Amino acid sequence: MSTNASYHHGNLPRTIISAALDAIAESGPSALSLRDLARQAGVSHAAPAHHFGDRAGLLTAVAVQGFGLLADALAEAQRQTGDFLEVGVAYVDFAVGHPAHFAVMFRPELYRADDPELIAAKARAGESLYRGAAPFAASESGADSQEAALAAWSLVHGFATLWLSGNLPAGLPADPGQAARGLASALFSGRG
Amino acid sequence: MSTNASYHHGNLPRTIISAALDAIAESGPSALSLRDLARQAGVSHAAPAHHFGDRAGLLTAVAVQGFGLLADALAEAQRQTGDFLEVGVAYVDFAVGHPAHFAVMFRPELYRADDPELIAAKARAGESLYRGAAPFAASESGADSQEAALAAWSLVHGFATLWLSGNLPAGLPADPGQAARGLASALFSGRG
DNA sequence: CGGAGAAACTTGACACTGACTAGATTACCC
DNA sequence: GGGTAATCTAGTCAGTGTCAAGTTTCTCCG
Repeated sequence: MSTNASYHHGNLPRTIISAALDAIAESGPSALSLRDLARQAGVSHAAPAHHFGDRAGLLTAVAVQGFGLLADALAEAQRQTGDFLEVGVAYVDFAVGHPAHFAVMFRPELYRADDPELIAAKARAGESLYRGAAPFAASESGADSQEAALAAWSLVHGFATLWLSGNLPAGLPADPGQAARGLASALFSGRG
Repeated sequence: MSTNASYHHGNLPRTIISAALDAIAESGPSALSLRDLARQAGVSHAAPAHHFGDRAGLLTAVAVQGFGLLADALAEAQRQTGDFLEVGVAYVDFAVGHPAHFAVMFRPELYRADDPELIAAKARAGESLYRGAAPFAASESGADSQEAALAAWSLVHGFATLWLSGNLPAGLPADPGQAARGLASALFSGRG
C-alpha cells in the first residue's frame, strides 16, 4: 500500500495479476506482454518472472483464481436457488462477468495444467458444477445422469463461449444470463 | 509441383497454410511462428508475408477455408440425413476432424473479421447451420424457433470446444461424434 | 542491537519474433 | 524478345520472453 517509490513494491503479484486481467479482457491472452505489465506496475521488466517463473506461471495463477471464483459462484447459486437451471445461468454470468479468467481457464496449453493448486481448484469447480446438475440428472430416469449433466454443461459453456467471442447474431437479450435462461428453459421445459 | 530448388516456390500459399494447420493443431494459434513456417517451406523469412500480408492475414485465410469446409460438411449432413440431430453431430465431427481450423474460426481477434471473403464464408456456414436446425425449430411450436436453433448450436459448440481443449472427463465414447449424438438425443428425445 | 540469510527487485544479455524496405530473380504476355 | 508484374531474398528495427548475476531491502534470530 505504500505509494512512495521503494525498492520493494509491496504487492507485486496481486498488481500484476490485476493488470493482466485487464489486458486479457481487452485483447486476449495471446497479446499479453509481461514487459508491458511490468511497465504498468512501475517495476523492471524481469520482476514479474521472479514471482511467476514465466508467462505460463502467471496464466496458471489466473486460471487457479478463475476456477476458484467459478466454484464459489456455482455453489452460491445452488445454495440460493436449488435450481439446476439457475446454476447454468450462474455459469454464463460468471463467464460474462470474468471474461479474462474464462478466456484462460479452458485453454490448458496456456498454463501449467499439472500445477497442484490448479488441479485442486479445477476439481472444486467440477464438484460444484456436478452438484448443481445433480437434481436434473436425477430427474432423468432412464437416461445416463452423467450424460445429462454433460449436456447441460456443454450448452452453457457453448453459449458463453459464443457470446464472449462475439459470434452470436444480434437481437438477443442484452443480458446474456437472461438469454441463457431462455435457451435452457426452452430446452429443458417439461422434463423433471 | 517442381521439386527442384527454384527461385519461385510454385505453391507457397498452399504450402504455408498446410504447415500452419499442422502447427496450430499441435500447439495452438498463439504459438504459430511465420518464420518457422518459412523455414519448413524452405523459403526466406519474409516470403509468407508477401502472400498473406501479415500474421492476421494468414489466419484469415485459415478461417475462410474453415468456414467453407464447415458449410460443406453441414450441408452434406443435411442433404444425406435430413435429420437436424445429425447436422449437430456433423458439427462436432468437423471440429474434431479439423481442430486447427476450428481453433481459429471462433476467435475473431486472431484474424481480419471484416475481410469480405471471410464474411461470405461465415454467412454460408451460418445458413447451412440454420437450415440444419430448421426442422427442429419448426417442431418447436410455441417456443421461439431461432432460440431453439441457438440452443442446439450452443450445445454442439460447447461440447466440441470442451472436447478439443481436453476438459472433458474420461469415460466417454472414443468417438466424439458418437458421444455428441448420445448427448443430443438424450436432450431432444421425445420432442418433435 | 546487529548481523546473517532470505526475499524482492534490477540490470544486462541472448535468441527469437513480426513487420517493413529495398533489391534480386523469375514468369508472363503482348 | 522486351517490358511488366509477381515472387521471393536480404537486411534491419523494435519488441518479446527467459536466463544469470548483482543489488537492495526485509526478517528474524542470537
